[in-house]
Amino acid sequence: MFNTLSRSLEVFETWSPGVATVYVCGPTVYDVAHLGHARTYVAFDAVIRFLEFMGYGVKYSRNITDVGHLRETGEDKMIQGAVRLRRHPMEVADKYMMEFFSDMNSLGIRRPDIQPRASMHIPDIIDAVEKLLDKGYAYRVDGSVYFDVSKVPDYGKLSKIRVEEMDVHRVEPDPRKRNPADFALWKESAPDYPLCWRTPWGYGFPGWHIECSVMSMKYLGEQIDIHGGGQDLIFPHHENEIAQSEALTGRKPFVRYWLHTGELTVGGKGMHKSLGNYLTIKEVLKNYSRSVVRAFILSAHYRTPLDYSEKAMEQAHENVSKVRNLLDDLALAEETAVRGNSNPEFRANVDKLMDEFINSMSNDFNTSNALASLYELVRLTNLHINRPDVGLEDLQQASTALRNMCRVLGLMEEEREKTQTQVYELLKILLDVRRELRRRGLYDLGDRIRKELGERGILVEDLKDREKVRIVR
RNA sequence: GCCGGGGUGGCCGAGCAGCGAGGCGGCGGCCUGCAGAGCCGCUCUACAGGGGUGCAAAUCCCCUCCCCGGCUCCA
Repeated sequence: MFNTLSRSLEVFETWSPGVATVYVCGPTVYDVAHLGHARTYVAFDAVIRFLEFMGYGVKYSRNITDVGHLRETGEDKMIQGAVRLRRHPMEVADKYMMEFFSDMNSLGIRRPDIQPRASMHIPDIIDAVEKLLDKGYAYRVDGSVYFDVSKVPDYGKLSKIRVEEMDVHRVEPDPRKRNPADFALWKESAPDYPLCWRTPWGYGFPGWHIECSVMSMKYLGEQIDIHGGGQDLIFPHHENEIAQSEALTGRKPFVRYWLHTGELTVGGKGMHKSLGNYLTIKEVLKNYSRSVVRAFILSAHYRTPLDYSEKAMEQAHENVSKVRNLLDDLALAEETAVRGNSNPEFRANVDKLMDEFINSMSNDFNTSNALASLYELVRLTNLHINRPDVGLEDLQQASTALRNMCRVLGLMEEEREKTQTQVYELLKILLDVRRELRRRGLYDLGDRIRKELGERGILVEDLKDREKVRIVR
């Protein structure tokens, strides 16, 4: 896998054999989740699923940041969200956290083993800050505490940033800091500030980066295998996490493999509400199923930029339909397939495609190539599904391979339409009559039934001696 | 200014030195009463531009152009 720290591909070796610890930076819950979140968390979902498929015991943590995100103006994102909605910050956090969980669920993203909340770890954070003060890595400015980057010679190793070159700032640094690159571990506030806690050095709230260091180490250990997030987090967030974590424990590296997802753009540009290209997960899921959204996201390698467009979504939709059709066809074919017949060439090719799929995923989680193997398996199976020399076991083997691929990528896991038995009984009567009409050559009446059902989202496809029915909406 | 990521056939996207991944769309054919689904074939000087290195370059090196992002809000 590609490690941002070394900017090169590295063989994956875990600290503890057979067990992978993974921490992915979760959202700051001050607003609804957008497609960029979907990209990152779907990508890591595939990573987790593949590691499990390969037999690893995976311990996966994804946090919820509901305090912090310090701005030099003294306001943080949680407070801004609260002011906008005229709610207490914790109400805002709760609302968007629950919506985030719901969005992740809608996308078929597996629930991490642990989803720690920053606000529930304030005592741990205060301990960590105190420890950094004791060790001399941090200093106080009134009631605030800053991390002193000059105490860490290798600061900048992840982002390749050089402290002395940091002379462009969007916001003027606090002049009381020893070095403009120093970052806040804790920020003081008035005792009546809506989100503040009492510490040995006064009232205040945590800086942005410290919560991830603390929660990651608390649940996954002082040194973890994989730490991920969007590439926009490389600096300053992950750079600072490394500095404070390694300072805290004295152990390096804090993280063995840093994985970062590429940006999702809409119309070639990053999403911004001001550009009018801001898409929430909920909006996209109104038009496309979760398999389509996932197939779109996974069609590109996780590190490259990915541009959202209606056309790309339509293409993903077509591909998902083909897989869906084949799964339906396989279920039918397996009912009538002959036991004992076998086509060795077909079976060998199915195995080969499964091997290629695994190789692609093993090579830095190349979902694009993995999907190519999946689509080839679809074509190959469609070609053989009704051949007399292909037996039940052959079809079951293809079916298993296809389902395994889908499972790793999280495709086709939608709840099957809750099939009302009465609806199906009515359909059965209608189709029996239609079959009789067609047998008597009354095709116009038969076509009318098919057409009118089709207009209502019930697609009837005629096979040799029966029909296949698909309810598409 | 500094640091990254991109520019591949009508479209989406792999590949990152050695037989033109895969998909979508289009065209033609097979199958079918028709439609759909599916299959086959075609869509074969594709690699931003210009130099260079190599037996061999989309892939390595140099220069140029264009797009996007990070540099204390960001997945």
